[in-house]
Amino acid sequence: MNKKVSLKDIAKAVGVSTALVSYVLNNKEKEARVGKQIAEVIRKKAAELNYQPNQIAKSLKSGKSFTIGLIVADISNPFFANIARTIEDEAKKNNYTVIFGSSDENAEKSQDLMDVLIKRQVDGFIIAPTEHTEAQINYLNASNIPFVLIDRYFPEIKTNYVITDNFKAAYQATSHLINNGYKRIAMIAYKSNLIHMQERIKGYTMAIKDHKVKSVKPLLFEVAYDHAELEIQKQIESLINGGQTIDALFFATNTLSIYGLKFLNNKRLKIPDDVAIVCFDEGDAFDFFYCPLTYVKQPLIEVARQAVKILVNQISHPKQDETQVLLDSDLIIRESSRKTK
Amino acid sequence: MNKKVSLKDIAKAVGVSTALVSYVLNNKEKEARVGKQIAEVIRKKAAELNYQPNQIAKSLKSGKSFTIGLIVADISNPFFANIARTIEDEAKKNNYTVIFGSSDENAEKSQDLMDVLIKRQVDGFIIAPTEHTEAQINYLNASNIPFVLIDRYFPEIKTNYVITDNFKAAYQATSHLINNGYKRIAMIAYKSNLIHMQERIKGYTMAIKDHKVKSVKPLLFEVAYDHAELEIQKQIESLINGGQTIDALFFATNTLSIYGLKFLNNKRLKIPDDVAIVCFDEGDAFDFFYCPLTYVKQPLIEVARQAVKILVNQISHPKQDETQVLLDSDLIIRESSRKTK
DNA sequence: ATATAATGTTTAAACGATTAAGTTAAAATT
DNA sequence: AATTTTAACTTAATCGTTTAAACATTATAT
Repeated sequence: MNKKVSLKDIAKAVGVSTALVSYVLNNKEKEARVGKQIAEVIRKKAAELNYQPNQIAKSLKSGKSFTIGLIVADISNPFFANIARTIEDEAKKNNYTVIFGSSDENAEKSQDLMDVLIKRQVDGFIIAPTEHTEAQINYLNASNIPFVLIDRYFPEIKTNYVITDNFKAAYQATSHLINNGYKRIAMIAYKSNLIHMQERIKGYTMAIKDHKVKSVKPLLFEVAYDHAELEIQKQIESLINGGQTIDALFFATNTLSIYGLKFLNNKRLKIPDDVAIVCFDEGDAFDFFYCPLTYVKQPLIEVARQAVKILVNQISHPKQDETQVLLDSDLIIRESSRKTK
Repeated sequence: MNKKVSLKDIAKAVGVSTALVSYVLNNKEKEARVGKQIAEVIRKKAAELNYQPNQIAKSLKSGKSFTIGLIVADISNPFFANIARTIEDEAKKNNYTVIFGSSDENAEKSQDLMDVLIKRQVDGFIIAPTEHTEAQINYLNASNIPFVLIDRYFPEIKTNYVITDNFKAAYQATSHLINNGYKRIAMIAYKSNLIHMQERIKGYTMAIKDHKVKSVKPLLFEVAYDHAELEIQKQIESLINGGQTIDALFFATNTLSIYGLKFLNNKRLKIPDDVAIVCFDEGDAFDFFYCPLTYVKQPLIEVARQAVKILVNQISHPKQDETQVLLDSDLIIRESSRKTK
C-alpha cells in the first residue's frame, strides 16, 4: 500500500510544524492563533494531498475510538440484521462506527467477541446477551465500560436495556387465539432461561390459565437452539401421530416460525383450517404465506434507536444512572388466526 | 471508564521495563532471552490484572489494523446479511474484524463510508459497488489499498472480484420458462447500469431471442431502487389493465420478488395458473409461498469465502495479480414455473 | 524607552505498544 | 587475570496525533 499522507507530510510540504497543521485542520485556529494566510496554505495542501486523518492515532491519543461493538446472536437473522441496520444509521449520525459479531447464542463465542472488541477499544457495547453470560455483563459493569442490552436482559443485574414487553405480547397473542375460539393451543419456544423467552412462555401460560376455558391447557414445546429445525419437526410429527390434536400453534420467534411452517407445509396441514398460527417477529414471508400470518410486530427500529441514544449518552456522561426501556409490540392480526366457525 | 491495564501497569507491578513485558506476552522470550522465572511472574501478573493489549496502539505501531471494511447496499437485506455473516466468520479465522456500512446504492454514501473506513485504517475492503463509484474504485487501485468486489464489478477496471455468472443464470431461468411452455415472459429488474443487473437482463433477452418461438418477445420493466415497490405495483397494474397479458414473470432480485409477489397476491393473481414465477436469490419466503417458488440460488457462502480469502492473501502479498472468480448459480425448480398443460 | 501584551509559531511530551540497540553482570574462554 | 561470550534486562525511538508550554516577534501601553 502507498504510504498514507500524514500531518508530517503536510507540515514538510508547507514548511511548518505538525502542530500548526493539526490546529488548522481541527479548526482550532482561533484558540491557537494561527495566521490566516498560512492556514489557507495548509488547508489547500491537505486537500491537494487528499489527507485523511489517521483515526487510530487519534484514538490512541484521545482514548476514544468512536466505535460501537455490536454483539447479536446471528447477524444473518433478519431480526438482528434489521436492528443492525438501524444501529448503523443512528451510530453514524453520532459519528460512531459499528463493529459487529455473532455469538450464535454461545457464551464462549460471546466472550471471545467481547475480548476482541475490548482490545479494539470500542467505546461501548450494544449486546443481545446470550445465556450464561452474566459474568461477562458483570465484568463490563465492574470495568465501567458503557453498554446497553437489547432484546434480553438479566433481571438480577442492574444494567441499561431496551426490550419489548414480551409477557404482554405473548399474553395478547395467546388471548387472541383463545378469543377466536381455539381450544388446544400449543407453543413452540427455545429451551432457554433468557428472560425474553421465559416472558413469552409466561405470557402464553398465563393467558391460558386466565381464560377459564377448561379444555384449554398449556402445551409447551421447547427446542434447543442448535438443533431447532430437527426438534421442531419431531415435536410436530409426534403431535400429529400421537393423536394429540392441536388447533393452534404459537411460535416464539421468526426462525422457529419458519422451521415450523415449512414442516407443516410438508405435512400438508392447512392453515388455519387444520391449525391456526401466530408468530413472533416479522419476516417478509409472513406477508405472503398462502394464508397471511398473524404476528407480533416488535418495534425494532425503536429498540435500535433508543439503544444507540442511551449508549452514546452514557459514553459522554459516564456517571449516569441506568436507563431501562420497555416498549410495546403490536399484534398484527391476519388470516392465520381467524375465528373458528 | 476505569483506566485500562497497560503494559506499563504490569511492568510497574512486577518491577521491570515494559519491553520485557512485551516480549513475554508476545512469546518472544527466546529471541529476547528473557529469564524463566521473571517470565512466569509477568505472565501471572498479566492474567491477574486481566490485561487486554490495546489493539489501537498495536495498529499504530504496526501499520496494520487487522480490520476489513465491508460495504454493501443494505445490511438488512438478507442477501447481504448472509454474505456478511460468512465474511465475519471467515475474517475471524484470519484474526480480522469486520466494520460494515450500507451504501443504499448511493454513490455519495459509498464515498462517505469509504472515507470513514480509510481513516480507520482498514487493511482492505470487500465491496458490493454501487453505480457511479468507478472513481472510488480507481482511487483504491491508485492508493494500492487491497480490495475485492463482490456481486458486481466494473468491466473496464482491473480489480479482484468474486461474482456469479448472472448472464448464465438468467439465461437458464428464462429458458426454463420457455421450455415449460410460457410464451409471454416479462422481467422486472432494477434500472441500473451495474453489470450484475445488465447481465441478468442480457441473459433474459438472449434466451428469448435464441428460442425462436415467435410469440415470445422480451418484455422488460425497469424500476428505480429508491421507489421500487411503488413502481412495481404500477408496472404490474398497467400490465394487467393494459390487456397486455403475460403468463410468466422473472424477478431480478429477492427484494423485487417480494414486492412483486405481495402485489400479485393483492390482485388475487394465482401462481402459477395466472402467472408463472422465477426469482433471483433466496428468501425464507420462497420455501413456503403457497406455491413453492422457482429461484436462482447464488452460492453466497462461496462468494463470501473466496472474497475473504483473496483479500487476506492480497493484504499479505500486495504485489499479487488480480484474482477474478466467476461462480455458477443453481436454478431451483419448483411449482411456480411448472409446465403449462 | 521600556515594560506589557498580543500574535504567530515551534517544541516536546503523551497515548500504548514494539523492537533495535545498548547496558550490565556473570560465566566461559584464553 | 584478562578477555570474550552469554544471558538478562533497560533505553529510547517510533507509529500519527494532540496540546500545553515555550519561544520569538511585533504591537501597544506606560
